[in-house]
Amino acid sequence: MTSKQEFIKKLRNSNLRPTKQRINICEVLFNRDKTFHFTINDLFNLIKDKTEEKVSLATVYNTVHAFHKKGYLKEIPINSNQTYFDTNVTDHHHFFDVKEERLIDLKNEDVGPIEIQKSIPGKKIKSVEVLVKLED
Amino acid sequence: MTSKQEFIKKLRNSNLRPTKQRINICEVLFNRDKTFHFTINDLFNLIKDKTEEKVSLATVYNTVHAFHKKGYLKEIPINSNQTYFDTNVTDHHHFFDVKEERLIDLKNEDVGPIEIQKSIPGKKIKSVEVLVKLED
DNA sequence: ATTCTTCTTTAGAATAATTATAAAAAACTC
DNA sequence: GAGTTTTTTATAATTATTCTAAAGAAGAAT
Repeated sequence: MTSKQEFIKKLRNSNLRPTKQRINICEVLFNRDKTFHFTINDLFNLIKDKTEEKVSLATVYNTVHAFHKKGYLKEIPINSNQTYFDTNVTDHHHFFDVKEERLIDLKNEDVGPIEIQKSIPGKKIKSVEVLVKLED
Repeated sequence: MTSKQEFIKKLRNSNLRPTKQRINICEVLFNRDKTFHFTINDLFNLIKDKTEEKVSLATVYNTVHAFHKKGYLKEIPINSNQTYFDTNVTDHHHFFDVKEERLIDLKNEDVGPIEIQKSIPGKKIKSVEVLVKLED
């Protein structure tokens, strides 16, 4: 199965028609070995470099949001001027090198189980994420 | 010792002259029993309500940033369109109710110790923060 | 294949948070 | 009080993100 078929499946699952532009976005997003941390701007620039045709910024935003909603991308909670996303959607944590503005994955084993001993009536836990900020 | 003296000390420590506006900001920020989670906009509106004189938005930004730099305020890492701050600068964690956009403190005992089993050469850990997102 | 309908793309405008600017005002020093 | 430095403030500039509406592409029906 070619990766293109995978991309089309992902797009269809996200209620998006498989267009040229969206498949190009998928190439840059998902055609990699390692997990990929990015901002919309990173992604936009990579697409400009790697592919022939242009994709508009609006399309990148739309597609990333649809993938995020569907669970093919994860949003990483850090305070930065830009929003970071991650292609690794499994439950895991991050280092954030503040100086270099760089994100590094932390495996669950690297952090150990986190037990939340408090609960809020009427609410349930959606996610538990650890952010470890690094300095020199 | 009046709280005003405390405010002046905090301002001086942050390399800020104690002006009327800054003391008003301090009143709203630090003159409370419980920890206070806020965005710049929250703070700006509260100042408008609680105090007679106006304080400009730019002054609120400047003062909050100086306090943050000095360690009198903590920035809370969540993905939101606005940046959240916390007057509780001790090491602690948060619930974030995504629907209501509300932050709730988690004591360290509510989470337990977090051991980071991985390290990055040349870098040391600055902070470890847990964000627990809540849904209905 | 052709037509028709619905979704997409796109450039540019609109919005919103934050930062920068520069002149008037207040704080500090002597 | 005179002179110097820092602040305040309104406003402009910047930046990330969202919105818009017209032109184009995809899918369905014939």
